[in-house]
Amino acid sequence: MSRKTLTPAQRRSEILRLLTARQGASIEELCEFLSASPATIRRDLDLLESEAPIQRTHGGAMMRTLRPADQDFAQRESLDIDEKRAIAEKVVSFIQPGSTVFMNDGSTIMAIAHAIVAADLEVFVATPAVNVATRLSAGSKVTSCLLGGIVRQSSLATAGNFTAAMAAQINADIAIISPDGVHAESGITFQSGDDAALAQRMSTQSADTVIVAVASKLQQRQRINAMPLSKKYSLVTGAGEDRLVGLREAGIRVIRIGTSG
Amino acid sequence: MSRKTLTPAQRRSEILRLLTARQGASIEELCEFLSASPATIRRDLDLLESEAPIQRTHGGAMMRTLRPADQDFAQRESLDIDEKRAIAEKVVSFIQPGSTVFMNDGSTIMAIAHAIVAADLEVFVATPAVNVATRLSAGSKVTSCLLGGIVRQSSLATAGNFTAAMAAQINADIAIISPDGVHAESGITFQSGDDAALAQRMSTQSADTVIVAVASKLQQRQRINAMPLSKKYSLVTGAGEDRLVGLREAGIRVIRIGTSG
DNA sequence: ATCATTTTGATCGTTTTTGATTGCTTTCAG
DNA sequence: CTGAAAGCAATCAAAAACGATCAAAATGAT
Repeated sequence: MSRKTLTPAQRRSEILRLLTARQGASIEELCEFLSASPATIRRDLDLLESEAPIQRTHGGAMMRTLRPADQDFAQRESLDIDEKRAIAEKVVSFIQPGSTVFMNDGSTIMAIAHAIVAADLEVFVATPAVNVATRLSAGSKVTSCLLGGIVRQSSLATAGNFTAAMAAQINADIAIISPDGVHAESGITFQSGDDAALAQRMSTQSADTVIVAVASKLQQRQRINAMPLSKKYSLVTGAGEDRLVGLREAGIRVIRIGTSG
Repeated sequence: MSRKTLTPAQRRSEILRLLTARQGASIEELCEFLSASPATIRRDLDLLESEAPIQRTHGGAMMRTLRPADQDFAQRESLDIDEKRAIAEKVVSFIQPGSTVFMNDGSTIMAIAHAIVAADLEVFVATPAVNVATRLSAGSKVTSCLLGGIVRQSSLATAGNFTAAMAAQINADIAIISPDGVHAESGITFQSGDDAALAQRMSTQSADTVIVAVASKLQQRQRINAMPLSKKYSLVTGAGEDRLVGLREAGIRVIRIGTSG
């Protein structure tokens, strides 16, 4: 693909495409992908910043968030970004084209949304996360179904009875769930009862359930238990073995992925 | 394939075909493919630029594709901005604190969302518009309820059976509806059947119904009829009397607001 | 075949683009 | 708080692309 030498305009267009697909990228990544020098990429980004909705950052650039309200949200997104991306790529490989997918919300789920768009998968996705749903519906083959309900400003997702009731009407092939904590004794846990109930419902109405969690979520026990650790679930994480003690034994199938590029 | 010599016209046509197929190409590539010299290709591109949707760039040419999504959306938001603001302020004065409000989607509705936040109203708002729901939930007293459903990327709103079913569960004090067209004979009309059905539902499940429309929507008849013009509805618009002919007579209560400060 | 016209490819001076170099600033770990 | 490391802007020379010009080649009409 990136064999030939592109014209400057094509390169800039490609940068824009990459930034949109992944919400952001480092200069290093762009250099490698477009086989250009950092100086050139920097010049391109400077130029694009003035005529496209992107924002230069240290070491790269990201899509300009429409509203300043999303500021700290974007910050959270960049935490453990490499691990989340690695998890996302793995999870996407589990998704069959044409299937129906449940996803809850969170920055790891958002990373999966980006990966789905990048992979150009044709799927039906139901989610309570506003940002995930809009991301998926923007110029992709995904049919994105937003579960209705009360919008919580903290997470940009819906919650409550409406959300659960609507989820109850949908049957899926796979549920992808990012919990707040994974604990050897308590299993999959959440901070909010609504989130826990929704996760439970999504899981029972899907043929398969995949739990995704960055290392820092493991061995954490939050307020509400949603599901026990069971052989029916797969846990995809980038954590090292030291953070996994007791989890396998408690019954869950663990899929570790390497975070180093 | 590798014809000996093409006529100039054939060559230009071929260039256009290549550019369309690949979205853009470098002069070097075109030279090789069409076995012509750079000078010739350049002349061709110069000529084509004036009579085809292509754009010359350094080193080649690209298809001239107007950015589809974000540009025209942002553009629409700033269209008739003064009238929309004036309408919004008027409409907000109708909303009782503590009441339940239905709103559909559109840039006029978005203006109303801004006004509600500015007025610091404490209300419950149900809407299919993602941007409206998130705007309302961000740091305000509003409880914002997003109607679930399939996300349409064009309007950033949900639509379909899920949306209607969820709206059917909610009873409101006031429905604020921005239609695609208001016509003396056909009444309130929409481009999409889903939108029309939702508007209908919102209206019947509310004690009051307010139609908002900028001047350019008046006297327009779109594909689908939603509701007739009735005394039960109020139309808030900034249009002059010339655009209102026949509407009052058809039965709707018209509230004109001045657009000048 | 001859002449006028168009098209083409080459040349050359100018402009744009590019990647390396050089100090300066930001970031982050200790 | 300090120092190393990474990122950055500025500068510069080489390379690539450009536009203009012109003569050769192709085309078409007489």
